[in-house]
Amino acid sequence: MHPMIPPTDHSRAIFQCPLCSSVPEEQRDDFLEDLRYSVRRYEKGDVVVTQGSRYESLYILVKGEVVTEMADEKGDFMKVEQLRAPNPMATGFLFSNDNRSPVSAICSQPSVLVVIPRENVYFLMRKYEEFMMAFLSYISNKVSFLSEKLRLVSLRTIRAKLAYYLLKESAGESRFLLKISKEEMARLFSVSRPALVKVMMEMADEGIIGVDRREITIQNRKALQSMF
Amino acid sequence: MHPMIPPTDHSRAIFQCPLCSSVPEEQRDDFLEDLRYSVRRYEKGDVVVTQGSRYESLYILVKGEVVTEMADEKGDFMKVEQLRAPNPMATGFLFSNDNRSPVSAICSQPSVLVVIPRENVYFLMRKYEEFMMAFLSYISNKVSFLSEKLRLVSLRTIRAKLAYYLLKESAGESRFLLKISKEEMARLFSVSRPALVKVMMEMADEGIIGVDRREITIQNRKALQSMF
DNA sequence: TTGCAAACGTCATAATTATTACACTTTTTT
DNA sequence: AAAAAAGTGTAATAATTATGACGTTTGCAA
Repeated sequence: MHPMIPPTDHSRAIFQCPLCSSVPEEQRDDFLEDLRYSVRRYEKGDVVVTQGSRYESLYILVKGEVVTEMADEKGDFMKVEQLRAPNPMATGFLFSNDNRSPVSAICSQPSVLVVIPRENVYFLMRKYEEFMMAFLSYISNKVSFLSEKLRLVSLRTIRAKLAYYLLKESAGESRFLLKISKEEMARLFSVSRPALVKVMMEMADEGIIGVDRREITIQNRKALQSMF
Repeated sequence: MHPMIPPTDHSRAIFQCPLCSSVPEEQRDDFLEDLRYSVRRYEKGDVVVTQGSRYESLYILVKGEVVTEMADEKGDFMKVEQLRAPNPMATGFLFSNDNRSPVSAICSQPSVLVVIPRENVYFLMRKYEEFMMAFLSYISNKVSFLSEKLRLVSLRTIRAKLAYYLLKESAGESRFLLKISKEEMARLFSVSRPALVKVMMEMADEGIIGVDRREITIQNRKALQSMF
């Protein structure tokens, strides 16, 4: 089902993922020597991790694509996230006290995963400083990202969310392009698209911003700043 | 302002914080030998970290209390979090790519902090495996916590949030006590308290749950499960 | 070029939630 | 024991948002 495959096959591929790319060229052979791993291949639709099961290993997706879904307990599924190779999976859970996965991970493409036992990860982190630092950065960045998103979603009104988001995205510029569609924005904010557009147009009517499809002009930065 | 203080003073106190408590007794003297740190004392109202400044060190609060606030850019402040000794501060940001603090940290009590440079933290993690593991757990737990909270807040209606929250809190039991007040619940959900109570009472009227102040009885688990 | 799908802006109506205020109970402080 | 504070349940009204639908524009593929 999940046959062991000679090191030459996929182990080198892990150096393309952001966790391992930090390991210097000259240490990579040593790193591979110290690496204990198995390679697993999945077809489209195969289940990699079941909701509720425990993470005892680090999973690195070296090829393919995985989506994580949450069962609604009533049978329906909700897509949570999409992950493309090369990337590590669920780094946040491998070391947490309750390391049961809150989601199921399912391949949306034929995929290849490199699986490294937790103990081996500890070992590698202690021996390869760059690996440890990359790992810490990776998890820390996730904390930052989640904190940011949480702050956004926690704002009560669409107006506040929108003001906060636009100020962030503007990066100080007075004219910029939205990176995502209004539909995606609405999903990001957890609100409906018509409601989002309505609020946006209200702000435009008030002369606070200019809206032309993806192009946003900030006309009154102070007003935006006072909205959250 | 922040005088160096002999090791005997507060360095031992760090072993009470969850990051360092994992270091075995017999290694603690060595650990202190390897530790590079300074001790800072603050009065009530003193600012420990300014919004926007960079984290270059690990801060461990060994005595007192710190609140983090976010400036609303219009001058007002919003309380974000409260932190009591003994605990580490902002572990999520020390290692992230953008390590600027999104909040200001201000002492609400006279406090003592042990400050450890990032480089020294790296060194300690590599030398003391338990410390490294504790650190990883700490950050990972934060990821889990934030993910959880994000999922909760992202649910659209109060009904959905409440159902989700009650199922989590019930832990399978049909009768349990809420750990926080309705007011705190409302804040956690980012909704108003009357609205929360109203929805709660509606669910009680429908015979799905029983509510008597903090005491909750789950009468129809399936109905709750189908609400989000 | 045409045709099509996605994204966009808009609207009326229904549903949900916020706001503000009040009475009551429980817990804590004095 | 009395007073103060915190927590609880309720209600009317206002504000916000969701829903579902529609026509238009844009970008892309055939």
